[in-house]
Amino acid sequence: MEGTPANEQIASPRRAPSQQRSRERVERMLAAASALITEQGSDAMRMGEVAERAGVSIGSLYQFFPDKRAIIWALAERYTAESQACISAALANVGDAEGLRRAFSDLVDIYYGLFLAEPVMRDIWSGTQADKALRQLELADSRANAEFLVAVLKRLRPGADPVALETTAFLVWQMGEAAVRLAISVERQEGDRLVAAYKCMALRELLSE
Amino acid sequence: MEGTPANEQIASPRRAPSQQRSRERVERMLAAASALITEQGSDAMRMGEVAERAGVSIGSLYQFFPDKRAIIWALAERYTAESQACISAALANVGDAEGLRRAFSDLVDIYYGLFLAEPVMRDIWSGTQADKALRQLELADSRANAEFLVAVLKRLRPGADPVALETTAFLVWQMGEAAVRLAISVERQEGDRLVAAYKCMALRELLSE
DNA sequence: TCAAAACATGAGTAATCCTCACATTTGCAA
DNA sequence: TTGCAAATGTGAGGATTACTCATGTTTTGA
Repeated sequence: MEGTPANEQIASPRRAPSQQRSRERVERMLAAASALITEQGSDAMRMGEVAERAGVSIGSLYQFFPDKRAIIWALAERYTAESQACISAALANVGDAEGLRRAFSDLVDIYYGLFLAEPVMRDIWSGTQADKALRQLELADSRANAEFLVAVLKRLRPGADPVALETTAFLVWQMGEAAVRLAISVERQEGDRLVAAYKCMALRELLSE
Repeated sequence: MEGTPANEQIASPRRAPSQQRSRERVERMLAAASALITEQGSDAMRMGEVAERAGVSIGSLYQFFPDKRAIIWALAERYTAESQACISAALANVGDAEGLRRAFSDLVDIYYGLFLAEPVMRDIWSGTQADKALRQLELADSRANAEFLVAVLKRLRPGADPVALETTAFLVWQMGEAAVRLAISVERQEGDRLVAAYKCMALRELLSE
């Protein structure tokens, strides 16, 4: 009868915690979810277990998160907000080619390190492709980050075609995320080589032309 | 007395159809699964529905496929086998830089076209990141395809470091898959631009150095 | 010819997401 | 303080769905 027509769009908002008590409980729910994802992966994370570990009832959980994906979404949003600030800061003051080279290289290292160190992030973003809503969040995030790159490129190459710059920046950024995801899913040593090769390839694209 | 304490890791084999009758039924099951994935996506595909549409009982379905992922895996294997042959043929006779440029460009176009035209493939591979077993299949496939590239590169640059060539080829190949997946998840026009930009970037990497 | 192996069936099991009717707590105006 | 509406909390149970198994039917091969 009810199709759940595969086209689930985005998580609908349910209720925002307005009192101190509920705000703390929501924090506990997120912490519990994060811990469980770290231990078992988001797929194996059970809503009942999240509630139990947070010390709340299953009903309370659903009071603030309309469904399972909404919790994962909430965690993902935190990470993106955090990293966005970091990226913006790193690229803001780039003035020449050498500066871009250094800033970009650092950024990739930071990103790679983050994925290596943060199981939750790794897990969430590796499921990203399968989830329409998360995929959209990632794309939007990627576009926003690419904009910072575009700004730098425009400064370095004032005469270039803006559309081409947008395309290049977006592609390079997405390739970077793909490269890091690839790198963490193989042996550490090969991963390091792949990331280094990506850097080289991306910088050649960004600095030439 | 049912022990079978075997390690169940990946999709365990259940039973291979040995009679004509069952072979035809398995074909129908795969066809039904493929159709349902096309219509609704692999996530929304229900095992009961697959059985019904194939005109078999749910029990028969599980006779030949140990679980839901096994059907998807089986479909994925068909596509990879097909494309592997295609790639091997395209790269086998490349003898110079210009030949590589043309062959690689064609290959990317074919791959892009395949993803645009084949909803099942698109769906299966977009879920790939989330499924460990499928991810492994994809990585193995990617490595195999990269090998063809490595062979070409070794011919063009006999003196180069083999490990570096492996790394480059594997990275370029994975970037290509990521680029195509990105391209099909945005507007067609932007997708075309991204694929073109990828080609340019990849060829620069493959031909220089 | 006939027993064993392969194949087929579908009601039933277990696991899990999520709802809902009702209980409790909090903020705040009278 | 008191009263009450809104916010919050609860957990048994509804609904869905992947998967099992006891049992029946068809094919094979000696």
